[in-house]
Amino acid sequence: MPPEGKKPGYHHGDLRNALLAAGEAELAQSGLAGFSLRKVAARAGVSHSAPAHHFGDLAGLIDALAVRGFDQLLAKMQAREATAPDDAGERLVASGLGYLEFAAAHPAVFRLVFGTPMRANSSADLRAGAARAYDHLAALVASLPGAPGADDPALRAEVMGYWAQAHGFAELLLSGHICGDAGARIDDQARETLFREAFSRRRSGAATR
Amino acid sequence: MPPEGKKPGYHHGDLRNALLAAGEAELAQSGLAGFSLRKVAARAGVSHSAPAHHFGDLAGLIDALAVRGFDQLLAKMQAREATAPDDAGERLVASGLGYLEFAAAHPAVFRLVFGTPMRANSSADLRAGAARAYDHLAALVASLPGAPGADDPALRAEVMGYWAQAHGFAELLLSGHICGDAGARIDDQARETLFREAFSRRRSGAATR
DNA sequence: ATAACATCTGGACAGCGTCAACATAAACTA
DNA sequence: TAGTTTATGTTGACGCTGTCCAGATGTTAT
Repeated sequence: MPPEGKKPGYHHGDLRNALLAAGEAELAQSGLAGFSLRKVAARAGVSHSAPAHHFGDLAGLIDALAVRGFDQLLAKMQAREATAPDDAGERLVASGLGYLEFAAAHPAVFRLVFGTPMRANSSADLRAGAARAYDHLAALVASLPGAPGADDPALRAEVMGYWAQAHGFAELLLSGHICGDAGARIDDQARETLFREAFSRRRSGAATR
Repeated sequence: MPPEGKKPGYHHGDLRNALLAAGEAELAQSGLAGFSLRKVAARAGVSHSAPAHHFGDLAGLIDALAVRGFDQLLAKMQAREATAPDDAGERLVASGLGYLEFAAAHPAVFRLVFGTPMRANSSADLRAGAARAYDHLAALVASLPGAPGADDPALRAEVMGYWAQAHGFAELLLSGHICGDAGARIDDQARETLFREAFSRRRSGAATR
């Protein structure tokens, strides 16, 4: 059995990771529209059906890219949180801004991550990635003053509300439905102001509950 | 020149509308994944390249379906509003529930509508459809007590906040990320409760501002 | 009647995902 | 060490896809 994709020594050495990197490069350059297994293989310098041995089929590659995308999304949220002042509310807002930042920086990956519905047939890896992201957000929300406790079922509703708020902004941004007065693309500053207001709106609603 | 797709009299009579109907049927039955121009043509009983004369290419058909999708979405919102009590806040919540209802009932159409980014190269019809939906929501939000006036630039931020909240729920629902405790698909009742709470949360936040 | 036009068909082409047969390199076994 | 099994990658084929092009057919205008 191979050392599970670490050091070289095989035909290619680490084709699995090379294909994932090629896939991300392809997504970044050409978007999700013309995404093709053959192009990814060509970019990695292997034959058109080499990926099959590592991912089974196209859905398998997409699934693996979605797993990585979830982790990258979570990382961006955490990176942005690290720059926030030491306040639960500020950290939550920063996390949401990281969410938007990732969606704007990697639109194709973002759409790919949420394009494949999480169903029972989704890979365990993908479900684990989604769970990691959810758990992180849930911990953030639970740390808000006056928030439901970690084992309170009301926490789930609370978390989904914040998630939906951030996710909706991200999707509408990518769909081009959030724009300035003249219909031009919104800039980063305006995007942040808009989002910050919406999030604190929710927060003050929770406080007066 | 033909009477622009009304009464029969041509080879097929009203192929454009027939193709749109076939497209929607195809989306409803097989989803967005294997959607194909040739299948739509076959379903309408014409040759594989007949659609080109009405929509140019695949993107043209998708664009036209998105225009109809926007109108259907708006219609669902309005239908749901009509069942609400005569109160601005209740109408807004009902509108959002209509939004979710449409997404759940026609997931493929919903994803198609928001999958094609609104850009400068989008058809005028599509932008007009989006504007109709936005204007309707904006009127609803403006009618809330204490809301910014119709010409106040702050109204735009307010509207986008509500839209993002509803849209995020819809997308997360379709992505399978909103589920019950056991991970099972959430039922209609629970979905409504969740959404109603999130929306009124935003409302009370606005009131205490 | 004749011309111009809109509409639809059928064939061709390259690119796609997937499959099966084969080749090669590594790892295991005896 | 020698032989076998497994993992990895290549090649060629298949049917399906979107798009283009040449032609056929029906409608409208002159």
